[in-house]
Amino acid sequence: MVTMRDMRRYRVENCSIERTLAVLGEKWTFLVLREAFNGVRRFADLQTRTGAPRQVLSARLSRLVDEGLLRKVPYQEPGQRQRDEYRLTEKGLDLYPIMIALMHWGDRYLADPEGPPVVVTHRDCGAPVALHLICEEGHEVGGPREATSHPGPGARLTALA
Amino acid sequence: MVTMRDMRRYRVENCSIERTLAVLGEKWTFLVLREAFNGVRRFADLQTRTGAPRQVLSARLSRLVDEGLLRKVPYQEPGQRQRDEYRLTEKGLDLYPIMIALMHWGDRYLADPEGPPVVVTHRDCGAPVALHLICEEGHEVGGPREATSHPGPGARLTALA
DNA sequence: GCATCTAAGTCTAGTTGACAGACTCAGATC
DNA sequence: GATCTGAGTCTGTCAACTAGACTTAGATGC
Repeated sequence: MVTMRDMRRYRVENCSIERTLAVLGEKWTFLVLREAFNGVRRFADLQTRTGAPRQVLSARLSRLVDEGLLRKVPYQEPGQRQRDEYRLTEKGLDLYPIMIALMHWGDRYLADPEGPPVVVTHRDCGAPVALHLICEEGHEVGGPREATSHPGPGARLTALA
Repeated sequence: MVTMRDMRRYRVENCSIERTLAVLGEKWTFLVLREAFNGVRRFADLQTRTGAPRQVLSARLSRLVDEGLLRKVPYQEPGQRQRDEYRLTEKGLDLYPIMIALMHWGDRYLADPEGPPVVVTHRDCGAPVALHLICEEGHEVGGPREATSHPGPGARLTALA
């Protein structure tokens, strides 16, 4: 059984993290997604709230639509022409754990002394939520020291000298 | 009680996600951290495995040390001079849920048909691990539709028109 | 038809960061 | 001093970001 420490002799050519980063791996995209999770859908609102330059925002929205994380939905204000707003797809919604993880790390290490600026709660009972790493046997896994990485079924490895 | 949908009238000025992204929000930093979690510590290995240009890598390592996510630890190979390697601090290790979340989203939506290239398991029992969003009452929270965001104790909000 | 409106882009020149490749540095060793 | 080796640093080119200005496309009214 090759463990990841042994895997220092190999490089994973099809790393999922790297593929995710190819879609997400820069600030403006994350901020757009943050606002999408906030229910913000329109260009001008996204632009105001993220602070992204309009060209950057346009490019990111286009990319996120192409990648299937956002979809365009036509809307029309009275007296105006039809326009599109942007909504999260299921694929986009599944980014939620990433957003929560980013927020909670920031809450812990970078927030002001008064505490977190935003609290996420369970809608049904009102209790604050947290991410837990749990194995299929139901054990709580406390962190990387209690976890082990192995090549998976799709592993494509390149040997290093 | 102001909910996040009401909070579309406000912008959070001290957003934790945004602060996290100021440290992390680009590809090379994430890839360096990925390798740090893999136990890779030395400049040349980090450079080979991430593919980062050396100048980029040097700048990222320096930044991550300044931000307290990595620390330098001196080492010396026989016949060579003393050098530094880079290890994760506790603050850096706490990024683990982010890395797992990125990996699992990529596994689901971007991996090859054969399946994930890397499987993370619980060290003690060998079962695969997954992130779960759980509230303090112990309920499983399935996703954003079952969660609500509120201003927290540190909230600094700016009204929008 | 023309003018006006408004939100969603697109354009442009300057700035900043990434990039490839070459080069330098700093101790240990002979 | 010469050689070695790993960890950077340097440089000119290219790509992306940025601020600000401008354009576009339908609806509406005259």
